[in-house]
Amino acid sequence: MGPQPDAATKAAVIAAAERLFALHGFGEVSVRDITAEAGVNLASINYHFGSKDALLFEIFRRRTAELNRERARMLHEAATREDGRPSVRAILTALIEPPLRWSAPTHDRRIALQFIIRARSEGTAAMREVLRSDVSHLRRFADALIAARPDLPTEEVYWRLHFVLGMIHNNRFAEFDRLHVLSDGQTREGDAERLLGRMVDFAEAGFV
Amino acid sequence: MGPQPDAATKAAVIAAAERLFALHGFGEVSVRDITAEAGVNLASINYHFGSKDALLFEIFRRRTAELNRERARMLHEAATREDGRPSVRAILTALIEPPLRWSAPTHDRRIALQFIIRARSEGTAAMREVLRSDVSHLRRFADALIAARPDLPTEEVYWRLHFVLGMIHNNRFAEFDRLHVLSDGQTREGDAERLLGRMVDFAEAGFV
DNA sequence: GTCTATAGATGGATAGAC
DNA sequence: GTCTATCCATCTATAGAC
Repeated sequence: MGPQPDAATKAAVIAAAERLFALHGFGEVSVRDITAEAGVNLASINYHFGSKDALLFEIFRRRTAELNRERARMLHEAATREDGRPSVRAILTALIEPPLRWSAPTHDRRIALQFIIRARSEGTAAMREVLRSDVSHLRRFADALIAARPDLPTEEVYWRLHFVLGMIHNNRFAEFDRLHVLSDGQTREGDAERLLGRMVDFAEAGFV
Repeated sequence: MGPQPDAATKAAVIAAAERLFALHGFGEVSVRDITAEAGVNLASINYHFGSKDALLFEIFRRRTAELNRERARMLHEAATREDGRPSVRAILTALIEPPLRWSAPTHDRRIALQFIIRARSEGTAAMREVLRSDVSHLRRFADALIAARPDLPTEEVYWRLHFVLGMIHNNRFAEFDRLHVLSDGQTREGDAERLLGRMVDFAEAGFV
């Protein structure tokens, strides 16, 4: 195979890296693993992205932007639909539905979501700093919840939002697996639609 | 300093390792970092524990056993107190209170809990296998919840337990930090007592 | 833009003296 | 049981030919 066009190699690297990182963790996957999986040259990651960490960050940046966009759009639609004052349920749905749709077995972003979840605990210093300091995206959800429940102390709303985020971040393959063992096969990760309903119900109940 | 007794060196290594792993992640901390922090010889980890992974697993084993014991004791006490049929609130409290007490700023197991949380996402293959297959500890809690809510489909109970566990596992330093930024300083991690009440309230509401 | 070869650094583990 | 010295594997990153 001769020289590939820029875009094809970059895309192959990104796809392979996202998959390997999501499945095995950031620290366990080497540049060699990625380039081998992608079928490209070992040096291409440094050529196209600068470094392994920069590649990781690029994937992180793309996927979080994508997810945040979907969430923001749903929140905006809810606000439009409900006269600028969306209900708690609508707000929580906008927060929970996008990642849960990505999680569905047939969805092409199933792996991407696992990557994002991993980034929260295993991310590079750059990722951690973005996660810590850039809360502009969550700000809209917090404000919407505060507006929906003006009777609650705002501090209380923040903590409950924290709990809901915890529910979302716990949707890792390993945790689904564990639950599957515990329930002796009764819980099936596959039924994303019903899981979405369950999560929103549970989260909404906590806000009453 | 001459040869130390066995126990002192092992204890120093365990304390240093737990702290560094909890704060910086398993993959970011080397055997050299640990022995330097503990003030012991580089070779002592391999001598006393066999390998870095074996040391990690030993800490993991000790701390999870300790946490599980506290939880089991609280569940048992609740069962005794409530005629063998503890309420949902008592069960959830037994699950949530121990890790939350450990999290208190003054508690000496504050760091240990962060280690345990990290083990869930960054653990070695041995840890992952234990987490996946050894669900005997959770079994008691699942059974108690099913007995407390016989009207609910058991599948539903398992999912709600999964949600509660997600709330618990999200109590990382980094997440507290992020929430603190988002709430502009309104949420203070320090108030473990009130946080416990908030979490139990939220979780219990999801079971109604 | 791709490739090979290799520099340069780090880390886990161990041999062998004490 | 502790220590030093070192082996050896692995990894990221880069130089330089094509």
